[in-house]
Amino acid sequence: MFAALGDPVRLELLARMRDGGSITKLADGLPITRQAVTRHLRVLEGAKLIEARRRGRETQFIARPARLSQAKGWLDDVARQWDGTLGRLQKHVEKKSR
Amino acid sequence: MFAALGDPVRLELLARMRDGGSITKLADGLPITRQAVTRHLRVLEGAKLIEARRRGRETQFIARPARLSQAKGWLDDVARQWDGTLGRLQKHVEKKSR
DNA sequence: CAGAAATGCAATATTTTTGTTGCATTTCTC
DNA sequence: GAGAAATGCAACAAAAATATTGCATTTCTG
Repeated sequence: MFAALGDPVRLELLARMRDGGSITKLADGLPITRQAVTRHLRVLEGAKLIEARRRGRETQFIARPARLSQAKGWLDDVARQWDGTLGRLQKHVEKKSR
Repeated sequence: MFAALGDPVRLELLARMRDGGSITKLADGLPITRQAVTRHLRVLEGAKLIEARRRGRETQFIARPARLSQAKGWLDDVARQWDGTLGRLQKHVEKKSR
């Protein structure tokens, strides 16, 4: 999933995903071909970050916000792990006031 | 940065990073050579997710938690955009510098 | 129905990433 | 100072990710 997020074109696509959109529409303005965009979209779909729904001759893509939460969750896990680490390395553990 | 996170070996390294560690130590047990691990560490360093400090003959790597927060920030931005109305009120906000 | 639109499929060319091997360099330790 | 430890550097090989081109297929529209 992070691998899917790790490409500038795909990040741009996710940003444009706000309005949903067909392939042609999403690809508009990008410096790469429609087919290349299609591949990127399939990667995002594979990572379950977006979902495809064919409607007639066009394919509408919609965002899947839940996945972003999952990603954030993972980042939190690591951050928490690191918190303990840093405390230990600095030899003084600060108590978190939450 | 997401690209840096998008590799299983590097995720493993980040997890091991909790105790900090030298290259040899971090590489121990992994199915790849020490040099390969070094490259991964350099990638993580390039993404500012970790920091290297040479101490004598060994290099200690330490985590940089602040970067994770930044990543979460980006995910939040997109999530907010996806949230519809709010995002629609905003104009095109292209995030490039992160 | 004919032509345009929106895609999909597939082979191929490029570019990036990963990982290896071999050897040099710096720093400890005895 | 000699040998071991921990790395760094560089040239290559292999694998994976990207992007293109050309053509086929399905679906609208007038």
